[in-house]
Amino acid sequence: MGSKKILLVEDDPNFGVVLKDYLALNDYNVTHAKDGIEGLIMFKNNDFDLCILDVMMPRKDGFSLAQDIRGTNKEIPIIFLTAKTMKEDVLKGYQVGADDYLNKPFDSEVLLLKIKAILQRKETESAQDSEQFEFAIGNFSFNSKLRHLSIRNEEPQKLSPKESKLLRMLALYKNDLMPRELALTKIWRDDNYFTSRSMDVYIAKLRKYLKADEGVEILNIHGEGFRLVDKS
Amino acid sequence: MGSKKILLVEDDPNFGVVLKDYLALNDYNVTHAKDGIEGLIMFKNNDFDLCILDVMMPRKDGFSLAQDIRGTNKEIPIIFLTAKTMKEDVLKGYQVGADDYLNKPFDSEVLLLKIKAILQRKETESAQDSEQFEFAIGNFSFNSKLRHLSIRNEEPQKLSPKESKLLRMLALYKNDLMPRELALTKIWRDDNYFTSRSMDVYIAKLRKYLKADEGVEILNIHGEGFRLVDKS
DNA sequence: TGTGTTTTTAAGTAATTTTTAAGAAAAAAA
DNA sequence: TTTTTTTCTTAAAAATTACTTAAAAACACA
Repeated sequence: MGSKKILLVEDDPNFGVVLKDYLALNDYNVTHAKDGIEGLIMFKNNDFDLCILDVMMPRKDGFSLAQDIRGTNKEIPIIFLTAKTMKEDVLKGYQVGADDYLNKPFDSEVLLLKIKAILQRKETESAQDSEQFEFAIGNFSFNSKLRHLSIRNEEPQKLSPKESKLLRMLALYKNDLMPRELALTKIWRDDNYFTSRSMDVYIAKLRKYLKADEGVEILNIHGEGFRLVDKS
Repeated sequence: MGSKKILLVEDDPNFGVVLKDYLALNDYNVTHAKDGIEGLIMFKNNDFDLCILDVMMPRKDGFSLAQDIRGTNKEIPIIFLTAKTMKEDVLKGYQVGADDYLNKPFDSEVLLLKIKAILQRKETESAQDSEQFEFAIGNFSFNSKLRHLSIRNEEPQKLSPKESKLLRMLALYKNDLMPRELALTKIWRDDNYFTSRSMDVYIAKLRKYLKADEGVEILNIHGEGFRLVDKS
């Protein structure tokens, strides 16, 4: 499947180089940035599978960098390297959405295992998502393969292909923002004025179907996208 | 087709009973074991279709039980119930061959959907490239080798080779989507405009034959394929 | 070779799905 | 506030896909 790309941000030059070589030796494609600022630039110019961030760094610390990274990518796994057992660090790390953390000095074997575990988990998770076709949305159950939106024992509402794809994408992001651009590029294969208008029409159609349950609605987040909220 | 048998292994007595009743209410035949040891004994003395295992249990935890279960049956679907954020659990679960996992507390609707999806997947999977040639479709019995579609004691309707192959494929995917493309590539060996028109003609022929039973019909899923529904 | 069976092609119709359009409403920016 | 941008709603036009029937072509077999 091609070796995974890792962004390593570590200001200690000696340690950084050793760690990079060690990971490279284990078949990872590692890019090494020497501080947070450089790390952010590299992150934006590449497509990484995982980030390893030192917490204590000059110019921009690991947490601040993590926040910026999350700004562009909510999915990418992040591992923090913290000094000693800084409880606060750990806590703060999880708030930013750390997938794991390691106290320096750490066992390099353990780091390898954690990397492997996290990457594998992400893979099965995303595979899961890409195959899921049954959803619970309020009182509805929705089957995106049969394109049926059913409520209780009533006759299911049939959906058109695009209606179904769009609702599925909203359901995958249930209660969270589903970016407009994502649906347009994935479902309409193009993001322009007309496809965007077309999508609006489909949102209107879905809203009509979903009226049958008060606790379910599609909210617009101006300029960003839509949010399927399910209060149940 | 008779209700599916589920083995539920959960040590929390309150939660276990509630969950058992909920599943029973949804037409599953549930057996409830109170720990891993009891679960294994019950598993060996019965013939279940699916297992739902709590991970954290006294005497024998869910993973250990899963390993023992896999020792006797490599096919049976297993769903794990894990405590909230135990990411390691998830990973370990997949290593043992989990079909899915749910974090407690979970949405019971979601559990139902997952059970349904997993059981259905197993069914179609095993049906897939099977040598099966006898099918029950509503009041019909269909033998794809003899190309006979019979109802009651009446003289069987003889089918042409293509009619028989197509009906067999629909029957393998009974009540589920049979993708147009699949039939075209497997039966017609080519997927183009003309083979697609040809297939339409065959669908029309099959529909005529199947009219003899009201509870059976071939529905079109626009742009996707056909679904042989059997309400009986 | 002829005959019955099976399969493909054709053509017109029907149904479904998607896009486009245009005015009104709402939200954000100036 | 006024202006600009984005979203909502409805309806009609355009495009795609499916259905029906029948005739032509291909095939199988005596």
